[in-house]
Amino acid sequence: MGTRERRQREFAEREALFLDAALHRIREDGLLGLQMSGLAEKAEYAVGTLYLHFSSKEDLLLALATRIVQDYLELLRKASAWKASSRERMLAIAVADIVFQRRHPDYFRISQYCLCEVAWSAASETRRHAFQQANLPTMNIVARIIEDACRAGDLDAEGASAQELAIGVWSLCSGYANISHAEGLLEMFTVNDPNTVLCRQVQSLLDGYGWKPLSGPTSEHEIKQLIQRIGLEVFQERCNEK
Amino acid sequence: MGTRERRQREFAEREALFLDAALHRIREDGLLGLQMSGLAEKAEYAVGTLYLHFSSKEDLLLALATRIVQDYLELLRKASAWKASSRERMLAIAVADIVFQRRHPDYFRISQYCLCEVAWSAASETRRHAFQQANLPTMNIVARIIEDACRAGDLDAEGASAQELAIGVWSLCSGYANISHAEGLLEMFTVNDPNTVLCRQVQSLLDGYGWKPLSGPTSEHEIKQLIQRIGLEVFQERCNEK
DNA sequence: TCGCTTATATGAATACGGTTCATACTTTGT
DNA sequence: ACAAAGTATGAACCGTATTCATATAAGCGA
Repeated sequence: MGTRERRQREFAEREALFLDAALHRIREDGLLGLQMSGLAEKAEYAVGTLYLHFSSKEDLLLALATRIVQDYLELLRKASAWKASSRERMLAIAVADIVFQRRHPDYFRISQYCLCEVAWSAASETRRHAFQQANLPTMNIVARIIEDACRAGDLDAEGASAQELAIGVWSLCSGYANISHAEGLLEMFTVNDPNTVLCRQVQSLLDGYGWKPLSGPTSEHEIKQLIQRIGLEVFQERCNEK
Repeated sequence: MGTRERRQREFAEREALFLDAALHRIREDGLLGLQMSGLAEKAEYAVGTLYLHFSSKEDLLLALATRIVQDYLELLRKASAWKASSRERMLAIAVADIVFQRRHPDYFRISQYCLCEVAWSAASETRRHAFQQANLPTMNIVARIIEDACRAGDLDAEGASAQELAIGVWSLCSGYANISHAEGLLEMFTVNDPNTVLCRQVQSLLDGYGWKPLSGPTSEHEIKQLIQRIGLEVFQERCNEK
């Protein structure tokens, strides 16, 4: 009989419940305010039960991050599957980043914390591995678009592997997110809408790779409109500047 | 009489002593292993004395980060003062990054932690401000090189401010550092020496800005040699691949 | 349906390390 | 030499993550 399977399912459901509750608490009180006892209470279970699922607080947070990454992947897949030129699909990747940040405004802070040595080493090996596995496709999706571009003749990688270029784009996006969140510096300098700035930077990087530029638009305004259009068409979401 | 001044100087010296000791402990036991009581003991002072200097553990770490940034600035200044074309000086900035990472292999982990919401909000306002002030020149040095390039006709920024472009380069460098340290992903993909990859990425980004390319070398090998040369000439340091 | 065994849940008790603050000591000024 | 002001000290405190002895429930054969 399927009693074992049901057990497992119920266990998984409870885990999801805990993660939901954790996200709620983080939204309300910030990462700093998250307490295991309070979380257990909110979820109407005992603290010990929480620890049947997660080996530590950091383990829980990493599990949460891993779950959220699934959503990011979903967006990337949509961008990747979009019927458009390789260059346009690359821009869609940047837009996916923007949409993701809008949908999961807490993800950045959570993952930033989880990736710190202190937190990372406090999570279980299993959890760490799961997180890395969840992130791997990210890179591969981008790499595949790059390979497409090479095949289509839009891009000559000149000895650099697709993955290497993907890492560059990824570095730029994640570094930008880092800076714009953490330091107050961005506000001191930037005049333009941060999202537009990121997209322009990505465009520049792609140009620098020698990628055949977008056929249509090049002006500031046209790019903005294209971003809006991608937001609606590919992700069914408005991408207005904030 | 200068008794007040001496006092202040002694106080500052002791603070430096604490920071030195902290760095040593971190080198030995990792960030995770750093304990206030142990640190005080190592420095041969009481815990309470430590707290006369730092309002919390995180405050101490941020102070440490701030101090290390001074060294980074020193490197950037050298790069900036180098008698070379704007484009070469920009490459020197990337090399400065590499040299810095080599000299302060712990800085990344420390600052990564300090910038986390959890740690950031646990540091004193004063300390946070000092950190931001210490970082500000970073951006300005890069921005100044970009302005030079525009003035020299090597670059047409097309409406983007120098700061905006500086942020792009910075994002790329810091994002790359982030990825290469934190995730094990880089090792899974990259074939080339990580430093070379970073430099190439920066080159691509600059190319993408429409920056007049390096006059001499373009091949993989020549760029590597140039990096070596900059390391020795500008920073008096070998930049071999590890 | 009733015991018996095994699996699961519980939350009071523990452990740990950052932080405080009453006390002791040192310096300064008269 | 003595009092006042300024510093340094480290044992005690406190908050919170984590554990684990105990209670509860589920499974199962008779």
